[in-house]
Amino acid sequence: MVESVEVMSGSKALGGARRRRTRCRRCQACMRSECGECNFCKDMKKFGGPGRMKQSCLLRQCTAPVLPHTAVCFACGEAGKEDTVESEEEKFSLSLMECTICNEIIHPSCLKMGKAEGIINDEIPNCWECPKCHKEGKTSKDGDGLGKRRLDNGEVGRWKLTDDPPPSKKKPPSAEETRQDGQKRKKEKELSQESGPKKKMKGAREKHLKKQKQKPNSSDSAETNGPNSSSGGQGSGGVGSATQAPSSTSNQDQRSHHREKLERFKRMCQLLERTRDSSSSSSSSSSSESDSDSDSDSDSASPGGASEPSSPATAYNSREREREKEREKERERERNRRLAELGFSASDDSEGERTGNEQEQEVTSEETQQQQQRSRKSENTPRGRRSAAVTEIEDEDAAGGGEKNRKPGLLTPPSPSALSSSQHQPSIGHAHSEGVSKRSNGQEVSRNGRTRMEKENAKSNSGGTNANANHRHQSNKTGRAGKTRSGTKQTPTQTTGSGTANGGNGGVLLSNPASRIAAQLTFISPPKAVQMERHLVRPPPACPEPHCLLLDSGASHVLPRDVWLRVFQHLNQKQLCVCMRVCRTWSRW
DNA sequence: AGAAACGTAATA
DNA sequence: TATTACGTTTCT
Ligand SMILES: [Zn+2]
Ligand SMILES: [Zn+2]
Ligand SMILES: [Zn+2]
Ligand SMILES: [Zn+2]
Repeated sequence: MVESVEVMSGSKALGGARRRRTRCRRCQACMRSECGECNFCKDMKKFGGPGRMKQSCLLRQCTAPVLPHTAVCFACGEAGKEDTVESEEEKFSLSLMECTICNEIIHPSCLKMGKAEGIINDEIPNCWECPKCHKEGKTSKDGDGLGKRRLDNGEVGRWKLTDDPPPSKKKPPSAEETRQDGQKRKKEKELSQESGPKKKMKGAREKHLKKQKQKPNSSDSAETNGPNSSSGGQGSGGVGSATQAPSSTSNQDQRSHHREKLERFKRMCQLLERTRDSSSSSSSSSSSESDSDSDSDSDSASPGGASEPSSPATAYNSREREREKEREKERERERNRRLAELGFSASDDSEGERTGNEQEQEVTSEETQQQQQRSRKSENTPRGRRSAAVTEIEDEDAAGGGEKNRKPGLLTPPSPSALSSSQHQPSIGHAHSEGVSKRSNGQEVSRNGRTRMEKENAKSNSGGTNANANHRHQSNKTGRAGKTRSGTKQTPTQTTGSGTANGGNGGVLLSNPASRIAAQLTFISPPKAVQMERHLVRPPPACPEPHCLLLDSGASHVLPRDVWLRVFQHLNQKQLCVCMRVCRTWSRW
């Protein structure tokens, strides 16, 4: 049952429809043509492949997937009406928002509870964690406990781009020839045996029964709702049903799925960033894989808070928004470029598309770099969410302030994500040094997902296309610019230690990177796509860069910032990337 | 875990 | 109806 999560809920609730997101058609990725070289392209019939994968070109992964036009509000049954109003707040209230946890699509204005409690994912249009879910405490993570993972790092090993050769190559589907008799999964069956209808059954429901996970959840209930009344209902029906059950059971599942989705996105971003870098040094020893981490969790949440009334307090800031958009665009461009570099040919050959815009940008000034870093960071990281409430009007407090503060903090993910890969592992324990807060909040943010790309990219790199990909790339961009990559995520917290920990060695810096981070990001805005308009944006906390490196012990490292900076100047990009992961301070510097 | 394959939603 | 491709399922 569960599985069908979408289905289920859909069916029950909405009419059955699954709401799969579709490409925005406006982002750069959507506008470009197929590369013809990635695995998916090769699989396409148009490129002579078998067509079994049915996936879009890696270079065409939409950066801002939108809800289908047919999507309607779970409560009132109507479509998004953001176009009918001018202010941001109204737009938000009238737009359809899809919850990544329960998957409901609803107008914030149709919720009875305050919309302020929703956490908007600004990476994906019309995507948030609805107030209901939040109230229930499900934060994204799931609580399920069950299962799946936490966001952690995703990929564990792999990616060593430079150093290692890929394990096995991928197999390029070359289609016909490739397959000889050997493979036919389904097809064979059908053909041989049954014959019947191949696809489409609408009922999709048959399938399922899969696993049942269930969580004991508690709640969920209630949701639905509504305000609606009036009209509508429509379709969705049943919604009314009121009852919703979807909740319980399916929610979790849904949640998980969604989570994965988002996660994938995140990973993709990471890959992009890292692609190339890393490695560097060392490798070597160590290894222990590990990972692990953390989690934290707990979240806690918010119990109660809020309540009903809504107040949108959302503060939107248009100026910021605009800026974000710009950044976003840039980001996108970079992304594409990077992808291309990864191996996909885009840059090199074929295709002629991308005109100049996309490729040029290199910035080198320090400042710029920093900024970019930030942005990038956000990309990889789970960034995306912000609480709608930012400001929250509701003051309640009650529970305390803690809560309030918390929300905004949501962003912080515990995730370890990132780095991970093989080489880095810190040995550090963490302590906090900077400001820190690690909080565990459990939220992971993992949601964003775009997924496939990442993976695929990887693949490609490793194998296929790539043979050269790894190395080749022109030195220029990559190499220097530094900008390019680096990414990585941020460093949130504390972990300063690295240097320290080991004692000093000069080499240290490079060699041991740190581990992850966990923590807090400041959020930055992400940029995303063209279409997202609503969201509130909140200003990043700005804190000044520290002038010295705080050690875990609380003392400052003997080397002051400027000295470190000089050291950094002698490092190459990869090395710098590694350093950036060591601790937040280094990253900022 | 990752990759491949599939069912079928969304669109054209 | 045809095509693209999302999200899940199944296989490795
Ligand atoms: Zn392609
Ligand atoms: Zn797009
Ligand atoms: Zn509505
Ligand atoms: Zn929800």
